[in-house]
Amino acid sequence: MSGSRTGSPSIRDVARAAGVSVATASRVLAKADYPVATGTRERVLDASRALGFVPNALARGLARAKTDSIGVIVPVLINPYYAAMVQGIDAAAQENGITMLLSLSGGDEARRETAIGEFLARQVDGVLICAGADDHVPGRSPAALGIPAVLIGQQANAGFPMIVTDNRRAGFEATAYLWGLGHRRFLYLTSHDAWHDFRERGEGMLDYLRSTGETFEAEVFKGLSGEADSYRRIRDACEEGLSATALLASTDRHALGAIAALTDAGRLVPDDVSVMGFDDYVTSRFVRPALTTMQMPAAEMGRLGVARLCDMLAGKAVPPETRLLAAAIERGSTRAYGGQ
Amino acid sequence: MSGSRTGSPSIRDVARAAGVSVATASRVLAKADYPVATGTRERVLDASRALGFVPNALARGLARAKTDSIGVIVPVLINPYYAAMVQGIDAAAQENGITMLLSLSGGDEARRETAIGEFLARQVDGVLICAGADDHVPGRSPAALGIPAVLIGQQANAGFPMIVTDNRRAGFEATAYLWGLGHRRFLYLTSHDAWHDFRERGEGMLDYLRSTGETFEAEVFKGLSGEADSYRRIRDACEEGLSATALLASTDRHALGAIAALTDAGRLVPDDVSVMGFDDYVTSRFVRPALTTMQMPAAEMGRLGVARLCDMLAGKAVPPETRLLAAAIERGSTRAYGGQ
DNA sequence: CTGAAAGCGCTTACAG
DNA sequence: CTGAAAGCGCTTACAG
Repeated sequence: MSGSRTGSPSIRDVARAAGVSVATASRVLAKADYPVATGTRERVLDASRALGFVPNALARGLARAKTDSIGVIVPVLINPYYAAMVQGIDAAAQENGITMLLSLSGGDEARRETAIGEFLARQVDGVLICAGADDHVPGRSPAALGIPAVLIGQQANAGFPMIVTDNRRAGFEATAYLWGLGHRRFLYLTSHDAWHDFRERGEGMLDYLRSTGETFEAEVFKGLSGEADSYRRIRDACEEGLSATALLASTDRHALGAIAALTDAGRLVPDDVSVMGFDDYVTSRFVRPALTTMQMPAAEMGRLGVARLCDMLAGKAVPPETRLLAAAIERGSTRAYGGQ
Repeated sequence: MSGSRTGSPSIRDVARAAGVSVATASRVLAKADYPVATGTRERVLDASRALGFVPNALARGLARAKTDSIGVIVPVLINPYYAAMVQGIDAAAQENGITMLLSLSGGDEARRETAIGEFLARQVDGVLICAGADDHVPGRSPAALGIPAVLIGQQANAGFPMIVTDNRRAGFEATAYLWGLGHRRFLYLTSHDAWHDFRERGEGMLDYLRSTGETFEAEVFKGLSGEADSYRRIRDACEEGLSATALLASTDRHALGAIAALTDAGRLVPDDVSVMGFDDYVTSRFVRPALTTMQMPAAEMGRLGVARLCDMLAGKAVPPETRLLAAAIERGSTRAYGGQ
């Protein structure tokens, strides 16, 4: 039935069945617009269909030096932010006929570099690196990499085109929203200053407060690695006397932990304290109080990353940095300051 | 520097630099245990390092008819259940030196089949299909596929090895837990009966209730597609008079929606009504009340799927079905029946 | 222990 | 519009 090792028909089988040369078969099968006599074209197509021909992408890639595939590196997937990002990447990739190779780094630089090496060996056309909050720049420069790459997410500039969300502005606007509600005493909950996204959100808060020219209080709790830390710290603060009436959390996780702590300490949210997060986790809207949050355009960042890669592959120039905006989603965990 | 098209050195360049044949270079570079003179080996290794040689996986795959890659299809990623599953797959793949090609189907059969075709063209060694609750069996039989494939998640048997969680038993045990708390009036919240996982969880509930030989009440609300539906239905039920004291939700999403509805309707959880979910979403534990739930071993299912694939590739026999168990995680949304 | 050569399944100038 | 041939970068019997 076929001379191939795998048992599946090769283009030679198709050519033979159609009574044409391999070259011609290749042209009708792979180049839709190549001029081929109508009759010839149909015989090839029929033969291909009859044999159930599946072109070998390995051979094709080898011959063309192009694989229509990209490598994607992401820290984790259980974080909804990255899950949404990869969904955006997948959607754009499918639209462009690109296959995605995915590797998780777990935030580990060594694993990230290993993955890049894997991708390079597999001859991907480009690489998309979704930066973890604490990731350092990739080990290879754009030149050393040799193929187009774009960074998605806040990170130190390393010469790669980047897709980021303007976190500073997001923090600025979240604070403006809370200020508009009458709040004057703020508390920002965050993890580490080395994590760009979170530091910038906090800076944005301060930017806004200072811009008002009025009196305010602003405190920052750092080093909170997640819900549990956030819970403990706020629980303690409640005992020691919490002065802030508005809590801005660097992520929804921190916000959820804070709300739990406040609730357990007998403080009502949003009646006594307003809480606002960042990210808009899917579940955040189905808890009570539903979480007011700044929605990060993660899926859109992913889509744009693929678009940039495609542009680069097409030889087009791309902007060194693209900034998207987060959107405030008002829900039940914030309300006008009642005065205490 | 090299005769290659891409500018990167090929094995020919390495061989030339080391003063050996391509065959020998290939042997030391690709087959660690092939007998080669120590001096020769070192010269090749040195040359490879000096040139920064990266073997072309396409050429290797073509020559070996093996690519050390697998194709993975998953409905979505923003559902934490699948996110965890893919993380498990990635971890096992990395441990086995396997690269993952990932494609999301969005629950669409056509996209799933297209993805399988893509994977086949790219000569993956095997395929992992993560079944969506409403997925039908793959369009190709194991024989038609031609390469090893395993199904992860409940689905109609199609002749592929399967990794599933015993949902019936999970429903059974969740109910036993609630029964032990003194509850006798149950309500099961679910979507569609065609969705194996959810139907079986409900059947497990009934199994347990009947097994007690005692009197009970059991109602089922079907057709709830997510939090919003769940919220509305429970909100209505509260107005019409909700008799159940224990709500078993087919997913954490449904549970969260139910809790929100109960809260908004002035019913306290767990004081008035106990609510239990399935899945253990990351965020479920940081809301108040923290959600009691049956934890699905999604990551483990993923890991096992890869393990089965590896066994099949090694020519070993694998069991047609592997059932894992869900674990009850007791938290704050359930409590002993107070008697009303 | 090593090499020459064929082959994996495509694509693409080059000729006609 | 079509074909013969070289080439993509590896691996692997087959000889020695």
